[in-house]
Amino acid sequence: MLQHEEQLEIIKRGAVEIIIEDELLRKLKKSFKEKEPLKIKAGFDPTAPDIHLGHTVLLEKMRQFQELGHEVTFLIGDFTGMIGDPSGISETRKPLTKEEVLENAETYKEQIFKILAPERTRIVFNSEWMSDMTAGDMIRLASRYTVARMLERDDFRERWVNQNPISIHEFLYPLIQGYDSVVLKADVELGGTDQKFNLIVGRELQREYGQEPQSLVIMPLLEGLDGVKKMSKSLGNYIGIAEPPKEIFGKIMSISDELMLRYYELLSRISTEELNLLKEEIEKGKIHPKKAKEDLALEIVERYWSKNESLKAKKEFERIFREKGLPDEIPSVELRWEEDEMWVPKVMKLSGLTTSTSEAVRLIKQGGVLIDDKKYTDPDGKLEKGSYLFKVGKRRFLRVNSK
RNA sequence: GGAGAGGUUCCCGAGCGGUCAAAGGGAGCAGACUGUAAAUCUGCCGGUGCAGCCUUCGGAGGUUCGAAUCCUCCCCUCUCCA
Repeated sequence: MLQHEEQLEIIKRGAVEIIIEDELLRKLKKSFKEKEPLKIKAGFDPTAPDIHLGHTVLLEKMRQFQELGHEVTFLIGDFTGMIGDPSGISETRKPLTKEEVLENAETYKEQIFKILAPERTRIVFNSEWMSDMTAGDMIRLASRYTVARMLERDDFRERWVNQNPISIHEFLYPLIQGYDSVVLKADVELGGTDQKFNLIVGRELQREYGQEPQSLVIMPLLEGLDGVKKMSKSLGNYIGIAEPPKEIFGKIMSISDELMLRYYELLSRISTEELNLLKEEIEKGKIHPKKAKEDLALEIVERYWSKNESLKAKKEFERIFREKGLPDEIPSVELRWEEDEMWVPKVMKLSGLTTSTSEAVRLIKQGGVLIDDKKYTDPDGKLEKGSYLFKVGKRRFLRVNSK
């Protein structure tokens, strides 16, 4: 086990804020002295079992704690999931059934153990204790916090100011999450910046229940592919860890240089010293940013697949984009020709390349369509029966066979 | 319970009887440039073989030659008062 100061250094990497640093250091010191691991808690939403790199920022931090010898609890917020969280502002999320929750939990396990050590990870559901709570218990819990304090939360205040709805039960979420920390007697809780408020509520509640408040390690929300908004499935700017190697590779290559450094800091397992050196060399022009990005892409793909797959993904990437070649596997569809000749936009729509013939017409006019490697520019054109290779934009390939 | 404001295309937001498939911005898509970078620039951005027609402006009716725009009822949100 490392000395507490060294541990703190590792823990601090990438973190936005530690609440409270001295307090955490003291806990680490005590843990080191008494050889008693700290209880680390991190909660996850059961509605999103498709883990993307954004989630892994937290998971990587959990992994670091594991490597430092601490005890990590992966909490699945199934209780809240079963109620249905409306915080999506406009849409009310539909509540999950018990079965769905369990199913999602299985999916979670498969994915998180690509990062965490299974034998050292405890998985718990907050329904284990929450479903035994009575209405009376709930009210007592709710009485420990005020509305004014709830409105301190950015998310709430913002919605309040913008005159967007806030449902009463949303106020219960921070309380429940905080109560989870009480039950687990957490020493440290990890969470994203969006969770800061909830995490703090946990501290206050623990104090109310006579426990030492948990320390907080607050991690940034990883920006998605656009480099601005947080990575999320609903925004479509995410890289899922279960995605095929070439997808992960390609998506990483498409991010900006600036974002790449951020991904390095939060996702790469290279040491902080190596990272600083890398930054320096990129700045001096000794290392081409593209090379650095490739290395990152290789590292990430290897983590979720294998060394071999990552190399394959790289090769394919180069073939398609540098040499403008074709991918290994091109999906194909069989399509029935209604007549001897079919209008090209219609072919594109029916084969699923576009959602409408209008879109296809536009793409053709814009020069975004290649058929059999030749730019196709006639929006009125027709094709006879046969086999054609369509390339739409840079990334969409499809072979269409008539039948 | 009372008074007021509002619900517009993926999102924000203008429109307030015909000139509205609906300004502007964002997102997205395509092209140019490149490192498939990013940034930038250009174009596109409801459907339909398309100077036409069809569907869309919270929902249902109505007024009118004509409605996103006016009226009625309903649903939803916000603000203030209780």
